[in-house]
Amino acid sequence: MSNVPKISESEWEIMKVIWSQSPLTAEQIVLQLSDKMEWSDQTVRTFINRLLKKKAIGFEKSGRSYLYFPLVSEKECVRAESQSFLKRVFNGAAGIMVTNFLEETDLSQQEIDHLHQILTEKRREKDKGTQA
Amino acid sequence: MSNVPKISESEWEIMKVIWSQSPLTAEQIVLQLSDKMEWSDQTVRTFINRLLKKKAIGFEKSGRSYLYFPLVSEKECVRAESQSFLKRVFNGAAGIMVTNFLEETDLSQQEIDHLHQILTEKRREKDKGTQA
DNA sequence: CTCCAAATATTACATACGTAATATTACACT
DNA sequence: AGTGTAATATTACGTATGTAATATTTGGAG
Repeated sequence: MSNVPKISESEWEIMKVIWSQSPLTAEQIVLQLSDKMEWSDQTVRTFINRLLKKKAIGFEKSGRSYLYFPLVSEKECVRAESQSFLKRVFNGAAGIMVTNFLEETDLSQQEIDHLHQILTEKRREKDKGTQA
Repeated sequence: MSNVPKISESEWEIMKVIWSQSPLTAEQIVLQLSDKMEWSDQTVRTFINRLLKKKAIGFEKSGRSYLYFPLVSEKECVRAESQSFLKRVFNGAAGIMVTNFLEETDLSQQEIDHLHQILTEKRREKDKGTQA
C-alpha cells in the first residue's frame, strides 16, 4: 500500500518546501529555494513538472498560475527513503544503523537525554509486553 | 579529504561483497551474489568495471583473471551515504533522524538495552566534559 | 476583441544507472 | 606455435537526473 514514487535528491528540495506550506505557486516555490539552491527558475519548474508526472504533487488552477500541493505525505516519503537507505547501507539492520549514528555523530546533551528517555520508555513498554 | 566516489544502489551490492572478503575474482563475486540478486554475470561485470572507473576498487592480475579489492573503506562509504541521507531527508538533523527511527522501528529488547547503554555512557562523558 | 507578458509545456543535452550483448584479449593445452 | 575458451573490454540502449532553453498557451489590460 501507499506506493510512493522515487523522489530524486533535487526533487526532495521541492517536496520539502511544499510539505512545509501548501498550496504554493511555482513562483513561491522558486522564491523559497532561491537563497538555498543555485537553481534557475526554469530548473525548479522542471522539477515541479517531474513531480507532477510522478504523481507526487497535484495542482489546481488559480488565475494565471497553478497552486501546487503534495499528493504523498512527508511521513510516507521519509519512511520509504529510510527503508531504502537502511537496506542499501546496513542490510536492513536498524539497530546497527542507530548505533553507528550515535557513535559517529556529536549530539547535544539535550538530544542525548531525549533519546535516552525514549529508550527508557521503550524498554518499559517492551517489558510490560513480555510480562503479560 | 577522503573523497569517496558516488556508489549507486547496485554498486553497493558489489562493494559489500568485496568488503566482506577480498581480494576476489569476478567469478567469485558473481557467485556470492547469484542467490541474492537476479543479475546476469555480464551485469555484475559491468558494475565491477564501473567501480574500477570510479576508483572504488582496484585489481591485480592473477593468471587469466583479476583479483579485485576495495580502494575505499566501508566506513568512509557508510559515512558519506549517511550524511547524504541525513541531509536530504532530515536536513542534517541527526537527533530527529534517530528519534524517528526509534519510533518507527520495532527493535528487540537486546537492541534497546544496548542503545540505552550507549546513551547512558555518552551522557556521562558529556557530563564529564562539562564538569572540567 | 487583441495582444503582451507571464505561466506552463515541450524539447534539449550530457551524465548516471540498470541491464546486457558483443567484441577483443590472453592463458593453457595440444 | 596455433587455437579455443574464458576473462576482460567495449558498445548498446532505454530510463532517470541535473540543468536549462525555447515554444506555446492564456489571463488580463487596453
